[in-house]
Amino acid sequence: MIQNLSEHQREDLLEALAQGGQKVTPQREVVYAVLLAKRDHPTVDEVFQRARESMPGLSLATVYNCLETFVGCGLVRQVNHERESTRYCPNLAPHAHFRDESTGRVHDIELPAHVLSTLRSILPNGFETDSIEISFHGHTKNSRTHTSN
Amino acid sequence: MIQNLSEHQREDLLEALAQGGQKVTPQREVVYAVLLAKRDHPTVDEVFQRARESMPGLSLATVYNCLETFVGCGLVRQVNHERESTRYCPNLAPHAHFRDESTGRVHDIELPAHVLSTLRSILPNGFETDSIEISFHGHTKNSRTHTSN
DNA sequence: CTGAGGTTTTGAATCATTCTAAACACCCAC
DNA sequence: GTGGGTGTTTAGAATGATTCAAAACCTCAG
Ligand SMILES: [Mn+2]
Ligand SMILES: [Mn+2]
Ligand SMILES: [Zn+2]
Ligand SMILES: [Zn+2]
Repeated sequence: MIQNLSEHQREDLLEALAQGGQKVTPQREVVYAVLLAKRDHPTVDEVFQRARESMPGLSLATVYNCLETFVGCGLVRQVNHERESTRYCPNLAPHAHFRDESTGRVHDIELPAHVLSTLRSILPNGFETDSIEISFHGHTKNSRTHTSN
Repeated sequence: MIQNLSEHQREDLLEALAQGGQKVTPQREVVYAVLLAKRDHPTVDEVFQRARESMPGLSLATVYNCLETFVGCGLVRQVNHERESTRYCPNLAPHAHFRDESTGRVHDIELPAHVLSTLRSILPNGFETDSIEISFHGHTKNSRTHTSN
């Protein structure tokens, strides 16, 4: 069962939505809470399953709608890996993703500022970036129990 | 109309396929030739259209099959951008991709070895990478006519 | 010849995502 | 309070890239 949003989190949600003239709704609260509760980069369907436990009437279409809205207002990032279902991530700090091919899990990898600028530096003149996506793909050696949240 | 493969290119194809007990076929030659002819990261459908000009009976499924085979034997890379159709790239040198959101074009960005190692260095212990994908997304300022091939 | 194995072809199936249209909810003006 | 207007949610249909299944094809070794 999903925890309610903290005052602070609700504030973030409100603020992010407000700048596009959009409102906080019970559905959006639940979906956002699901993302914050377990930062394991769930798919739309996983978000749907988890959210339904708190709000049984919730529809899949609404989960799609909410997530799209969040991405639109910069509250959440989309994470794509090859041709798999899109996953969602509420971590706003600059980071890369590591996809463990044996477990299927996706881990956040912190991205230091100097790495980002090194990356930008490889672009020839005339290329103006608005986003960079970095994804690693591999295995994790044991010891990596890493219970993310 | 697609040029035939050069001796050298045919050799690469033969060799790559051989290591998996697979053979050169007319369809595979045409599909590979299409990729080499215009390195603009075509989608399956674009490859299909272009290949059909040289080989009218060719089927879409075969194009899927050939491309999967090439990816399997490391002759070609798959390029994914967000949720769009998969694109294919015969450039085997380490490189990143830049997706120009106004034209939809995908450009290769050379990836110096030191950048690659900087990237690898951000992985915590226990993470073993077998591939890294880097994609930029943005616009290109004019002057960038850059007729790739 | 003949059979085995890999390849190609067609058409159907899958499945994540998007679209459509109708029901809702909330807010403001009257 | 009543009637709209506007954004939101819902169920279900539609889409579209990709995958699958099965039959026809080829090639080559025996
Ligand atoms: Mn691998
Ligand atoms: Mn953009
Ligand atoms: Zn993340
Ligand atoms: Zn490329």
